[in-house]
Amino acid sequence: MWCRTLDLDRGGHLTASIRDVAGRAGVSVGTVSNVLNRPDVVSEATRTRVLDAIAALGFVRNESARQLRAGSSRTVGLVVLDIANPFFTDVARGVEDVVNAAGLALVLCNSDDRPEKEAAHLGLLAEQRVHGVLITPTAELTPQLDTLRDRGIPVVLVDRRAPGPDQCAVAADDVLGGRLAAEHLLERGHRRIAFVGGHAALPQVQERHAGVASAVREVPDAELTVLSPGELSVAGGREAAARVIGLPAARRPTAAVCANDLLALGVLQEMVRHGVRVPAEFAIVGYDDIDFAAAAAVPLSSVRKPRQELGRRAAELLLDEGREGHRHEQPVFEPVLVVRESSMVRRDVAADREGAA
Amino acid sequence: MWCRTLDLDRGGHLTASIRDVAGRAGVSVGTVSNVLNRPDVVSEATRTRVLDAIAALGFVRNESARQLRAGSSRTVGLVVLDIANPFFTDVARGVEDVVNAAGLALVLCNSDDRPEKEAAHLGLLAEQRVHGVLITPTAELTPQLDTLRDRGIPVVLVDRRAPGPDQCAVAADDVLGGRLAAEHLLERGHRRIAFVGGHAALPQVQERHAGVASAVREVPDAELTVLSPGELSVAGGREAAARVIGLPAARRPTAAVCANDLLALGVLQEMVRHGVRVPAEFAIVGYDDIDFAAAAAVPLSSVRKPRQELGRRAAELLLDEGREGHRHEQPVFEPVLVVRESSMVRRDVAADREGAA
DNA sequence: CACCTTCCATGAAACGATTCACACGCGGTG
DNA sequence: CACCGCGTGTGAATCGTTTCATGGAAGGTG
Repeated sequence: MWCRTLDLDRGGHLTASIRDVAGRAGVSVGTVSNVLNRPDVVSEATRTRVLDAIAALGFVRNESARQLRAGSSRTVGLVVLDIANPFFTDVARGVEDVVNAAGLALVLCNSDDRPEKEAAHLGLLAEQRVHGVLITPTAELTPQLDTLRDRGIPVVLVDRRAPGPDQCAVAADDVLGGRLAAEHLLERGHRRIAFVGGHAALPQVQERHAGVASAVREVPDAELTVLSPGELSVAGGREAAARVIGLPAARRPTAAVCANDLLALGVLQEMVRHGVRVPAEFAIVGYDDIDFAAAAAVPLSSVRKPRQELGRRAAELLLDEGREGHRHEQPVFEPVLVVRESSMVRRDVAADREGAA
Repeated sequence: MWCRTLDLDRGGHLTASIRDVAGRAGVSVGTVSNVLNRPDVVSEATRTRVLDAIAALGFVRNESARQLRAGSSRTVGLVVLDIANPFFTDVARGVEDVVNAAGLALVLCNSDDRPEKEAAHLGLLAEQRVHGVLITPTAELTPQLDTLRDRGIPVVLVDRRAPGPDQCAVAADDVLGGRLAAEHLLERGHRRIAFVGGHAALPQVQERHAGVASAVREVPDAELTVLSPGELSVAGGREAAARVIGLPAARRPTAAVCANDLLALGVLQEMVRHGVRVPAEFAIVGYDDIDFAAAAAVPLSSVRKPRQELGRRAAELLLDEGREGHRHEQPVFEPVLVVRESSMVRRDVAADREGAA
């Protein structure tokens, strides 16, 4: 009978290996492995004997060893631009559902929209030989992504269009989204419209801007003011709103389309703080339709993207990349405008009130 | 000279190992490892030769192999109750700062306040032999945590008091927090106060409740109504507010302390929707002071906890557990009440208005 | 009885990095 | 000249799991 005293690791703690289990159950390590991975090829009797030993020793499979052998890990990486933005946590939840169902784990990484942090995270994921990477990249598409693909690690872009047909990407039609938001405001009679963008290099922002701009161009007497605060956050929105308020009344926009809901919430907050009534004196449309948009005390109109679905679809494509005969897909979701109170008032009505005040 | 053609993995992709590097540089594997881990013991000449080979082959260290040898991974797990709650993403950011600075990676897991998911995540983290686990546990403290500790994996509780002195935990004084919120409302003249709790089993909720209750008891004519919606979310808040509105005017509370800001935002939203003015007719105090609390158009009063600091401190304690002579600590942060518009009006004034309406 | 399946279990060979005892060469010292 | 020490480099052993060729026993068939 095989016999060895249980190893104690550095700290003096018990760590049973598959060999300890085998010893205790009186079988070979191969058999223990079989119990773990293909229980059907092991006879009932030995199986229970092994399972008992596992329970008795508190054995836990060493994933590193398993991965080393398998060549790739049972983990998927998701790199997002801003983990504090509920849009991305919703995406993450969608990813998690699919990935967990496939028996994989999710490593959530936050790049903070900074290429260095992005690069560091991708490096770690590469070292971990992750099963795949989902990423909403910073403005520039780093060549690291191609390197990952060359190494056989599938990469799927999330909320970003692919530069070519040789990869998977899940995106939303942001030009359309921008257009929907702008047309809505134009229909309500607004003629001076602001686009609150921030960090102009991000394609998502550029596309939303393009959609807004093209809708505004189609209305002869309409004009567009572009604001680019430092970051795509609530603070950025406040900053932009303060600048709007500082404009001379004749040139001041009467409505804004914001590149995301955080910006929109910031704008809303600053307007209210300065006694500007929303939507009566200033209408706001956000983007993404995060839950907090509806929860704001002046509920925000917003361009809704299927946040969880975006994550789910991206994860499904990622898993499919491993399969034989995979064909790259680049689904584009159509956004929908959700109208709430923050843009409910017609501009002509608003103008009347303004005149009365 | 050592010679082998580069391996192609299953998919036909290049994957250089340390042996390939050694072969290309004309040195032994041990030397390559030394270049990677203790560059100082290798002579300038060989070092550059090896580094060139690494660059030429696009070699990336295989973390699994490294971990297998080392016995534990360079990863820390963080398990939170609700990744959609910005409180936890802020905590995560604090953790990330410390953990990254120490050269470790963070795996963020979401238990959704469900013990099964929590257990599954802890299982995976154990298999990965993570360096440590930070967790805001569900109501019951699962024995799995002790098992992890027995295996030598340090565990630190986050936003939760430890049941005994033999572990680290980072918490906030939630009884005090509840008391601060209630006293504030009582001072403003409110006498019928609601506590919006939800999932009563969570100690955090119980403590906040206890604080509120004890403050209310100290004022002779004050009374407390407890509401427990299904979940600690915006939807839960709306549910609770609807119930408040349904109460007969004589018994209806004039203010609420909510167990977190999501609930508070939901209450706010529902009140506004029903034309109840906040704070004139109904005052609200939230808990956690997430960024969205200040960003709400009726900015929310809230009990502030140092969210990032909580995460940072927890991560520091976790890293310290590995060191010789570590002593368990259980710091408790003092929360601070941040008064904003949602609770700004004195009740006597509010009563006047009500009478006038 | 010989032969063939079927069913189970075995044990050695990977996987890739780290570590450590050892060896080599060279300059300095007694 | 013998010896020592120092600076470098070597290569085998090791971590724990999976896989696969092999072997043996039991049962069925001609």
